[in-house]
Amino acid sequence: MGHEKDQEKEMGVVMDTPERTQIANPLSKFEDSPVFNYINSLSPIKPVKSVHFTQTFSTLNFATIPSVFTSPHVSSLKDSKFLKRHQFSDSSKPELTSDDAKKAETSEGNLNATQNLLKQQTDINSSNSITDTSAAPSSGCSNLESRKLIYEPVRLGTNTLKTAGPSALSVPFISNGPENGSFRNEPEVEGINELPQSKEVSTCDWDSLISDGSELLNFNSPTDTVSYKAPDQNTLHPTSFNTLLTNAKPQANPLENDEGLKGAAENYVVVTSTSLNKFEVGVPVEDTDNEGGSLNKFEVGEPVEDTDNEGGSNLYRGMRRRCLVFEMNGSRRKHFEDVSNGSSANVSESNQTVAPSDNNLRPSRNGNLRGIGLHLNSIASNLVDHKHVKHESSGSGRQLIIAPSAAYPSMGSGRELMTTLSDSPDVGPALNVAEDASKAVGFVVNDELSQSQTSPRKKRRRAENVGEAEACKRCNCKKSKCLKLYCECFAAGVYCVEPCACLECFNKPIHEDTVLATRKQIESRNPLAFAPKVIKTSDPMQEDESSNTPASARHKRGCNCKKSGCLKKYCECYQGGVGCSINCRCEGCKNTFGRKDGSDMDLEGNECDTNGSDGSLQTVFHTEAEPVSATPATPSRFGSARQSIPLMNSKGKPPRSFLAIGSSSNPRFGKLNPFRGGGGTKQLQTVGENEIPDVFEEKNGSPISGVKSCSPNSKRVSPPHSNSIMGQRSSRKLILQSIPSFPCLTPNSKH
DNA sequence: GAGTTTGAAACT
DNA sequence: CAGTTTCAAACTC
Repeated sequence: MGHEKDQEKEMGVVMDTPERTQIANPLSKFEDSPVFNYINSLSPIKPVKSVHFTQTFSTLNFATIPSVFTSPHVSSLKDSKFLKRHQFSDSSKPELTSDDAKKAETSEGNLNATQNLLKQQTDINSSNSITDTSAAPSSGCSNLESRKLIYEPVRLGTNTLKTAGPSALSVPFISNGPENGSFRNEPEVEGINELPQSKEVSTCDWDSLISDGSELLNFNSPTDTVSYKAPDQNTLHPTSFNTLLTNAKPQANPLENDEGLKGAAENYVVVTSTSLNKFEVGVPVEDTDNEGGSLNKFEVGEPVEDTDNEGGSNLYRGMRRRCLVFEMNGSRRKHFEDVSNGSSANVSESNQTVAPSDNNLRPSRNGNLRGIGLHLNSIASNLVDHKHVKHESSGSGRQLIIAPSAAYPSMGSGRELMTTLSDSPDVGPALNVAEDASKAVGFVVNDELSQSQTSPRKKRRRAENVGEAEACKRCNCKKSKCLKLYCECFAAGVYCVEPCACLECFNKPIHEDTVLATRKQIESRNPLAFAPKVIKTSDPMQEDESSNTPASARHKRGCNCKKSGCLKKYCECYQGGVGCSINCRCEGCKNTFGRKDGSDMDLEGNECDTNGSDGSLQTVFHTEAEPVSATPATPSRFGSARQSIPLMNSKGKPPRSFLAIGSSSNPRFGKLNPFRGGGGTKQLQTVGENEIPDVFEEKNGSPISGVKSCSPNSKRVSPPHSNSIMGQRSSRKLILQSIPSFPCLTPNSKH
């Protein structure tokens, strides 16, 4: 028992959450229970485990946890997820010893999370009549998948254990059955069962589980679960699932309904497979704060309790999702790095990595969103630039997108998100509208930028190297005062920030009036001056020629390259990852994305992949581009089409532009952005009524449409799978839009 | 890191 | 609209 107390102490101290302590107690009870003893007898490691477990747990996770609670829960989860993912990929360590307890917690958390998720999803689905299953579910699916991967790693991470298999959760249970795994599982189950008895919280969870079990089941069965499961099934092993069920049953206390347990187990399984449910539900929020994201375990357990307690108001959930998403992004970065580095990364490592990143991202705590935003942007850019990363990013992207999408699909959802965001300290003030949200994103971006302390060029290069950094890129204007289109920041409709190396910069909130005036002036000359340069055509029309490639997208005005052969970033077409078009006046065009003459497509695998694989990206771009696209000089091809989005790829900066465009909402920027006020409308009008309306309509015609900006992230966001789902698209768009706007808000503005 | 190249943006 | 200049990014060394 002494060790139990120790655990509790650790839990309590680190976590500060009563919940954890409660959980700890149940664990101790488990230990006392005959089953526990039996297990101990079976397993070589016994009492020590519990202690050890708590330690790792507390140490890694707890540090972060407290912050998490304070801040929106969402973020933490995300981080953990990311970590988990990486870890998962790493999957180097399977340590069972500490895992057992964790597993138990996780299982509980999963159940609760699943319930919450189910509720949320159901709510979302119901609320979002428009997006319906397509949007929410799809998003959910993607999230689930990614999360799922993460989820397991998380547990492992917390425990320091790493399951090699993707289906880690299920695997451990099954494989370990007799040994540690089984041991853990049983104790967990028992503990869970007992918990309700002993503790209110636990009981609540179980009750909710039981009562919700139907919901969960329903949820699963319905569109969401089914669709999700399919992809995830690979990871999940039916066998493992069964084992879980079987384990759960015997273990389940008579007090609690076996069915409830089964349901929970099923749910749990499903969740793991889908991963979304849990993560989305609650864990994320708190975790966001967690720097380390090591909380995996906590996430699991906490979320459950939290979710139960909360009752899972949709709004709250929505917040969590968002937060998670954002954080996930951040974690993602690190994860990417970690992954690239090698699977060896331990949970602790992942945590560490995550934490720093978060910190960096957020100078001020407010910035949960910031961190996220940055991540997203960076991610998107990364994706574009780094194809190899795509999958992961896409996965994360999905997650990111998904959460928002789910919320956004309907206006109501979108608003909820907004509200949730507002709830978050960081976002709070900025958000009134979707635009605000977008602004918040901008902040994030700015923060990242600010983070980079090196000279702009260095930063750039870093960013390029990293991928994320690119998003952070800023201008280096010397003479333009950042009030001309030469300035990337200004052109993107965003204020310059610290990372910028510009001189005599007027592109600051302080000079808002000047900026706005200048923008107006420029717009008067060219209404599309601030519109995305690359327009994408989703329409079949163009697809004829370039269907396979980015060719679907074209530069609004076309390039005028003479010497670069349209093979370097000097060429805006190439930079934008699109083929040259009739509009181009280039000489000796060799654009790999598509030549002016129409031979476009020699697409390099990369680019093509980008575009093609990025279907999601495209969608995102559409959103962004749409506003612009309307005008696009693009030839007939584009006519109907929605614009393509300016690809982030080229520079990684593109996100800015998107942001700027979409970001108009930003108070600062809003003014800046022509888009925003009259200007904003102007662009919209100019851009093409067609596209914009379509987009909005797709979105359900939700007012959200107001937000336009696309985030580079969006690419990631859109999961490959999601492509099939149209509904998601709309939601994505919304999400993306919101993201871009944030940058504008960023106080980080340089100078 | 400095210098060069390049092409868009701005100007005439 | 065309030509020139200015500018800053992209690129090279």
